[in-house]
Amino acid sequence: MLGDMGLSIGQVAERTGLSVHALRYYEKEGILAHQVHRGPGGRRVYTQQDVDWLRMCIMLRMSGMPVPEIRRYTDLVRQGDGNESQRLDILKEHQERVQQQMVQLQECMDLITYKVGIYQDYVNSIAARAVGQ
Amino acid sequence: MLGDMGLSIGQVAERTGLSVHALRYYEKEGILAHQVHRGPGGRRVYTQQDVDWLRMCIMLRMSGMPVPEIRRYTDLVRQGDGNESQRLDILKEHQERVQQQMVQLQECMDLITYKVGIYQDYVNSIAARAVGQ
DNA sequence: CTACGAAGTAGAGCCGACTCTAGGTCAAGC
DNA sequence: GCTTGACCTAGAGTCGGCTCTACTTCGTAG
Repeated sequence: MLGDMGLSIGQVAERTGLSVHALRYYEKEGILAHQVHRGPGGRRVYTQQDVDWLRMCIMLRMSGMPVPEIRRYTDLVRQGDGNESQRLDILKEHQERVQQQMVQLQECMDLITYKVGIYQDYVNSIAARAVGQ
Repeated sequence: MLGDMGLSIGQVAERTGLSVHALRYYEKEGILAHQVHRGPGGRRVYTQQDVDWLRMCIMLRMSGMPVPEIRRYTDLVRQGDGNESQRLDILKEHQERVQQQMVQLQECMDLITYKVGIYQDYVNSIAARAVGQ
């Protein structure tokens, strides 16, 4: 147990759903907004802000943002004030891609739903016939 | 040029957007509903049905169905009548996953839109201040 | 004092879905 | 008769995002 401000890598893994491996990987890839502090024995000590940041990264990953682009964004945040319009550009671009993804997914969904309907009707009709006999 | 019923692999690639490599790969993985006919010199001859089937496979892939599961579905279709309820199960299961995917994606979208809004306001306020001076 | 569990590092391995290479066949055009 | 281009096969290579291995170091519990 670390102080209530400090979380071990295992605790962060629990809280985020990432594996400890993934957490070390993310750090190596530079997608933590602030350098992780080290405690006794060289162990990582995470803050609640780190967890919050990671949760946002998880959202970006889930929606298909590649790790290198998350790093670009993270770098901007790390550099501090003055580059907000660049951060905005990255987010808007990603927003656009997610929008397209949702449209595509909806098209797939429509086709699948159409086919499910057809098969459902057919299977129902077979069942009805069996009952009728 | 083959007869109007026969398409070369290159023509199918054009029509589906898949690469010729991908088409051969899909065939090897057994996700073509009917065996591709071979023309002179051992060349593949596709029909319009093959193209239609491929387009559906593309939808399934786009929505995240793994190749092995597409093969399971394809196998059922190839086996012919009598297994419609199994096909329905696969489709319904996939439909469920796509639905979840869409919900997740919407959550990501909400977060991104929220952040875009904040950054947009901020960037606008900076711009307004610059104009004001 | 020994064993355990959780952490550390560096780097290898894995998985899915293609993509590409090497080497060959064949028909049409110059 | 030679080149070109589209096709063939078998199998190797790539890429992204982890995941796992090997080995070490701690701190605590039995």
